[in-house]
Amino acid sequence: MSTITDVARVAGVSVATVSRALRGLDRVSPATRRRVLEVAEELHYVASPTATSLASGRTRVVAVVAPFLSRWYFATLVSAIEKELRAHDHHAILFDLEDETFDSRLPLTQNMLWKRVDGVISLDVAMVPDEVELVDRLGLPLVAIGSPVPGRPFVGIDDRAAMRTAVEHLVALGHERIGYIGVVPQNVAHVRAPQDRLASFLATMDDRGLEVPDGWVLGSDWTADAAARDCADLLSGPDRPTALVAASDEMAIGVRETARRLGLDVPRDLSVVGIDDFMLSEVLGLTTVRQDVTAQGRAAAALLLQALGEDPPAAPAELVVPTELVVRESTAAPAAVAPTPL
Amino acid sequence: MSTITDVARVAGVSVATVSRALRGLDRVSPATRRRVLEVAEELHYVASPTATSLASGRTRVVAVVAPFLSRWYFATLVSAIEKELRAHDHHAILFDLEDETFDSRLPLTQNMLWKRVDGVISLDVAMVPDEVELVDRLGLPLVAIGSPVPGRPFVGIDDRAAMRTAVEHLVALGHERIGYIGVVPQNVAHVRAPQDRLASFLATMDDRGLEVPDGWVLGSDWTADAAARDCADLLSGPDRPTALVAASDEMAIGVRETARRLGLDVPRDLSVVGIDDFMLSEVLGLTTVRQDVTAQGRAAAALLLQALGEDPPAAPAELVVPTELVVRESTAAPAAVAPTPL
DNA sequence: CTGAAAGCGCTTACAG
DNA sequence: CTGAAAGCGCTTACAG
Repeated sequence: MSTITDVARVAGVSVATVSRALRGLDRVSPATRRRVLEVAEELHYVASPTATSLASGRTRVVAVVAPFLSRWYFATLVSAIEKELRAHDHHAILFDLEDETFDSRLPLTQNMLWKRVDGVISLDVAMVPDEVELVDRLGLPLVAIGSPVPGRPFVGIDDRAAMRTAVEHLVALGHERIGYIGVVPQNVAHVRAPQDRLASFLATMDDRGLEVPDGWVLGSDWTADAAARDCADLLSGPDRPTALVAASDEMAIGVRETARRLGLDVPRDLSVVGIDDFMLSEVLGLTTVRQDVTAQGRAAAALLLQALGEDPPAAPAELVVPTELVVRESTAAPAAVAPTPL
Repeated sequence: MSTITDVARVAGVSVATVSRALRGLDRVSPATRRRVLEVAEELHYVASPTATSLASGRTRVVAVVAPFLSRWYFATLVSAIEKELRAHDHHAILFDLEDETFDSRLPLTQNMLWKRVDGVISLDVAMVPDEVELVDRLGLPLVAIGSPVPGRPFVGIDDRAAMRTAVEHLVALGHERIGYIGVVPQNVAHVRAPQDRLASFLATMDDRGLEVPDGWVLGSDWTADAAARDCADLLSGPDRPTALVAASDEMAIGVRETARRLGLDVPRDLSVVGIDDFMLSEVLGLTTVRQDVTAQGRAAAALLLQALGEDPPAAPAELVVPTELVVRESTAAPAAVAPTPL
């Protein structure tokens, strides 16, 4: 493969001129620019990104860090980010911080970032002070999705509002006996949504003057499998809720399945609502509060690109993407209020 | 941040010595190595990857290319690959080749690869000759997952065997009226599994002397949503199969849902089987032929690392990961053979 | 065992 | 508008 020196030689100019011509800088005569372009084409010249990076100090790659990578929400974000970056001649390098255990994650290190990336996009990772300081020390712009980092651009949804929408949908249908699934252990401090959604559930119930009995607020690791198990006791007992709100659609799917196995009809005997509008929610007829994950990924990438650009904005943007209730077949009035709605 | 020159200065040695000491090369006295390590630690020195790359010619990053990124299979692969690479001090850069339309993808270009990566892992992308030649010309090792590239290391499952297992499971249960969903348009030549699975379905049915009526082999774009729609006509007609095999679990889930909506009991009125053991297959009780996607990703990364290592293997490895029938609740003997199995 | 020097392939003031 | 030269921060023979 040819280098800038080859191009300079056959075009009969200096490497400096080739560099300028190829990058579209001014102060190159149209004629020599044309010539250089021609020769570069001929030789299939592509600048070495590593040499360019060393000389310019910019890598044109951004770190995408996430606590999990294989889950729908994260994979969707990554896909959107990668496309937006590539459209602007940047690239995404991945850091999956997932640990063996659900309740911890790997730390962000200098090794991952230093001279390797121009910026970082964090996907719902609640950064600890040391990590924020590291990113600062390295002078890297950071944009956060999902879990905000104080003082940095943020893209996400209003988790509290989303949860409130879900609960109020049930209340409007006439439900008063409502349970919750998606509580996460205290030490899972590295993602924020679980905390906000739970807090909002409790607050909304309280606002409505609705009691939440002991044992109706269930823990889960946010997978469908676990949720299916975690709600089994509550749903098989005699004193069960008429509706269960899940902090995510994947959990809602697990709940719905367990209900069916126990012989409960959804929604007649149990209403189920989630948050996300997960890939399978539509086909499964799940009522949910939709968030547009692709839009969030794209917006975050655009913000980072902007921070990397000519005139970065002074104040950090805060983009709260709206959510929307999507009513499908997993919710209905409770049987007591409207007997046998089917 | 400090450079190798800083470390050399305060350690009182040359940069060459620092370089050797830090990389663990021999021909450095234990004493000076210790000293260099100390100073490097003190100064929080981390070598600039871009400078190292330019000097050494190796980037320690590998390109991961995929026709989609947000789907379960691909996201799971990416996660496994990234972890394996990072454990060996390498990194993954992503290329999502997804196009606007389902039936095409973006091409792999020199821009993506040249001097940017040391090798490439392709996730089920059936490469065209131009792309293979490009990778060759750039001297990059390539390992393929899912769709083999002739002469290159390959990791995947035996798609034909997997499909045969699914079909024979149904036949063993007594099914004779079996349909198929997952045919893809002719021009979708960039992924291989659809072709192999269809061919194997047809071949197995033929082996068993079973007819496949016109209209019982259905097209779909391999999403659950589409599959749910695509099978609706067949399942609502009077002359319908007793079992449907889906080329993927996601489609199987769509089929199962449509069947239920039409008032058909699964498995009593319709057996459904898929391939994958998708994230939600267990909780949904779907019978499937399981493949271990994480193992495939990890193995592919290991093979690439090996190709990048000291003594790369002469012959390209071919790793066919076994698949396994997992019988759950979506399949049973057809009603005619064993009436009302529930 | 250690250092001086060339080289990796670009970009970027600085002259002209 | 164009070129010569320094510099980005490492690695790698080559001497010693």
